[in-house]
Amino acid sequence: MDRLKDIGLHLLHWYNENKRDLPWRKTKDPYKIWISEIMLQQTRVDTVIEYYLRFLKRFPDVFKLSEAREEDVLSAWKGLGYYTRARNLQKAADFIVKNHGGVFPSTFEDIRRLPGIGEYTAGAVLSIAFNQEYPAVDGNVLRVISRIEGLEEDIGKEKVKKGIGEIVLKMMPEGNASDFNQSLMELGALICIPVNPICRECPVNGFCIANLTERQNELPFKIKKEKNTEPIEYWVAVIQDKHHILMEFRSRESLLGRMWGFPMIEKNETEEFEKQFEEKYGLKLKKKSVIGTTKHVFTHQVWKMIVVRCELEEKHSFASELRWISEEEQKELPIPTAFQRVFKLLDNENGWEQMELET
DNA sequence: CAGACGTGGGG
DNA sequence: TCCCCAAGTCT
Repeated sequence: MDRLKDIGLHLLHWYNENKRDLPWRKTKDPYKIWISEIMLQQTRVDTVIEYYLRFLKRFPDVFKLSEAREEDVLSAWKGLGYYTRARNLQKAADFIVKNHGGVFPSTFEDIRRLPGIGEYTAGAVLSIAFNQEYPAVDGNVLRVISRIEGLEEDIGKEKVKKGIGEIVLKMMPEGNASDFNQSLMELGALICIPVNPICRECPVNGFCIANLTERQNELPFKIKKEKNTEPIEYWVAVIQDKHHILMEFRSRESLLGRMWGFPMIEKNETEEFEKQFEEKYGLKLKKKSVIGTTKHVFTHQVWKMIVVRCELEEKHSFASELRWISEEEQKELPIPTAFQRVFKLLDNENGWEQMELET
């Protein structure tokens, strides 16, 4: 008897009985599987579902995606985060159209070469869409296999990931790469969850070293990263005329680069508000009132945004990355969540006024 | 290899 | 409120 193969069979059977009904499980179209896999990177299933459906309606195949304006792709992505994913998606679509005649490649090497596709995603697309026997080692799989095998090594190490991939291949029931890989991830999502896994309901609890030795909360071993930095404080300028608001197309190098935000400068003890806005944007501003503050937490930094209503001093020209934006445009443009928060503040402000009128 | 890169949900 | 995380990739 082969322990690893036994485990594989149990997982596959469990998956067939317990898998969730997710939109990307209704298709084998590699294009759609690919879109789902990219969206699911570091992102929750519940969040992805609506984006996935909307994205495919808008870009139903690789040609449509390839032809689209980058701004429209980003707009479909806004709020999902990690916006490089959206740009790479389009670059890859372009490449597939130009070099593969629009047919999604079906070898590991060709898929792995596409921008935005790493070791995990290549294995996922190849196994899920083409049922080829490659491992797809994501965070779930690292956790599930570490626990089953009682692995003590740091799962952040490339060597460990490779080793876990090999174990996955040994478990994989013949001819079932697609369902088996998904079964590992599904188990990790539903049962073998990071904290307090539900071992009682696990189909392989009898095989699982972590469960048998009651170490399910100690595994997998992961080196903790440094966390919460001090917030960086910004002055954020809200400059409105009758029906427009002045927004900035952010520079390529900046965080949230090549998307739309508000003119803003880092709060600085030595330099004045007015001087900084003039130097950076050519904007002559008069500070009117503080609308409020809002915080946005990124993985690696925190913004504290002090939102200030400003008036333009006089008619003058300003930096070309600034543009008057109408309300309709506001809905279409790729404006990330960090700046949607500012609109929220403005809405609240109006809401307060209305409440005051009513009472 | 470590750090950049978003966001929202749950304990 | 705070902290951790979730189907990673690129540099």
